[in-house]
Amino acid sequence: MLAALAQETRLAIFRLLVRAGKPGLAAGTIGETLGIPAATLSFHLKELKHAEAVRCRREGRSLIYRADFGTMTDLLGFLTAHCCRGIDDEGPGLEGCGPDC
Amino acid sequence: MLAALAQETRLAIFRLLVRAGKPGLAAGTIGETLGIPAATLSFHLKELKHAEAVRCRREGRSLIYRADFGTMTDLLGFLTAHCCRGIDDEGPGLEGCGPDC
DNA sequence: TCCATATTTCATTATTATTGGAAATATGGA
DNA sequence: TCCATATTTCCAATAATAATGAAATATGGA
Repeated sequence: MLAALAQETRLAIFRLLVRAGKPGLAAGTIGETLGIPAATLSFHLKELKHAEAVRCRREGRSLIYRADFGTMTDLLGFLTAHCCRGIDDEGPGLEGCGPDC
Repeated sequence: MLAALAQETRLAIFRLLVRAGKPGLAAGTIGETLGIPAATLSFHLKELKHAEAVRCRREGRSLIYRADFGTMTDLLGFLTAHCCRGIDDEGPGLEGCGPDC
């Protein structure tokens, strides 16, 4: 899911779907709103589906996408548990470090 | 930062540094522990530094890297604020969806 | 059935990311 | 100064990702 969201276009799609909430949005609407060609949009939606960041359902001729908050919750849990132990953020300064440090 | 962590090797480096905590680890130790060639490791550490996911300080001949929890905290805040509105996770089922939905 | 709409899949190209050996740089000590 | 260690930078090769027109597929309605 990190990889899915680490891409501008996909993050924009996902955020749009978050704002759209529970009812979601048709693929076509997403494409119009964000100005993404159909084929490109389909590619990114597939990536997001594969990452389980979004779900979709069919409604007539449209496919309605919506954000999957369960997966986002899992991601937040993972980041909190494995990447964010509450260690004191302060520590030795950057003395002696080169310009890149 | 999403892009920085959305890469297996970099995520492994970051998690190792999280486990190492405040004192951090020398680049060489990271490379030995994870079995990453020096040049490859340096490339990934540079990416992590650029994303402000890690900081480093020099100690003698070694460069000691440690996780930057402030940036991780910011990321969690962003994800929570913009990607995780607490919308009811339930909703219309997947009826009528193809195998990919 | 035939057509229009909605979306996906395919194929191709362009762009960006990753890898790691070899050479260069920085540090500390004899 | 000279050497060993630690790490980075350079570079070339390879791999992965992204973009999109055109063709294919699915749906609903006349």
